[in-house]
Amino acid sequence: MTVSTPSSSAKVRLDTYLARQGLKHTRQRELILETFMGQSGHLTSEQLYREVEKRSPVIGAATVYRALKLFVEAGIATASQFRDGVTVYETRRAHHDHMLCLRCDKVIEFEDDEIERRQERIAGEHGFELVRHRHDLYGYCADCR
Amino acid sequence: MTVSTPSSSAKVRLDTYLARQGLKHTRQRELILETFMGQSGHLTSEQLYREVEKRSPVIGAATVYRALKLFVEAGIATASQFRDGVTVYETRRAHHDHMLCLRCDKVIEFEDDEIERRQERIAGEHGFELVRHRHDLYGYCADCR
DNA sequence: CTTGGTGCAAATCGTTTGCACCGTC
DNA sequence: GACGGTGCAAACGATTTGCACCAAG
Repeated sequence: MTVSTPSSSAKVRLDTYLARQGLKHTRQRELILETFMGQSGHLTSEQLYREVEKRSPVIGAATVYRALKLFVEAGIATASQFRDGVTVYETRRAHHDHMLCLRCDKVIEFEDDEIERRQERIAGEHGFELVRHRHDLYGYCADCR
Repeated sequence: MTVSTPSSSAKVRLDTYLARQGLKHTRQRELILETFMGQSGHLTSEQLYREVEKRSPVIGAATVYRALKLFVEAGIATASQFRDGVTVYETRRAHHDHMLCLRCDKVIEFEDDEIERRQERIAGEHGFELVRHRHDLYGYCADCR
């Protein structure tokens, strides 16, 4: 899915996706997207809902949940589940992986080209077409160990 | 936590852990552990519950959930959340990572020493003490692409 | 004016918890 | 005996869904 047009902004990308799929552009989706892009870093569905609520109290939680799923389909966001049943979303702009402190829940981001490359290679060796991945390291951060 | 005694079997390891923590050895825990070790590969809490139920219908789901958490603490099992709110457990014997097919949900295991090594190094560079990790590749398997 | 979107509340679903009773240590 | 474990059912919390109404194409 999702043909990536590197230079297109999230908004354009969403519009394109909506148009292609015969879906509709709505105020809610635009507002939710704006709010989402505004919040840097990782974001829980519910955190985003609270932010959106501030700007427009009429928007319901279900709409935010639905929008977030849509963003993932449109390739604007990625979803991952860190802890028990909480889905964390983040913008797809720069890919990075995470180190999570088991004690203070701090999140440190990292990226490593060599790992990325090896992933591709391993996938290829198994005839697997790699779409996305998650790579989380759990342990204790410098402050907590 | 959990001092690893490589040669000890899961049962011994559990007993040791229970003894150290002043917890009790019960029939249920033993049966659940046996069933768990019997099932190779990945296992949902609920799948395990169903298996256990076959052998001993009186055991409740809560007991299985509680046992599984205990196994993780004891270092016998590892937990990860693949899809929405479903926790998947697996025996800790051999570490490996996963490729998950987005279409047929197939799980292919892989391991790569170089990636393991780089992880350690990256963690170290950030003063992070690595305890465990998860590395999942999502995409389409050879049969589904 | 047709079809998808929204808001609300009710429904799900996996998992957790409170409690009375039972089994280890 | 004392204290942890178990089973059951009720409680939970994040997410989903049914439905009547609204709005974009």
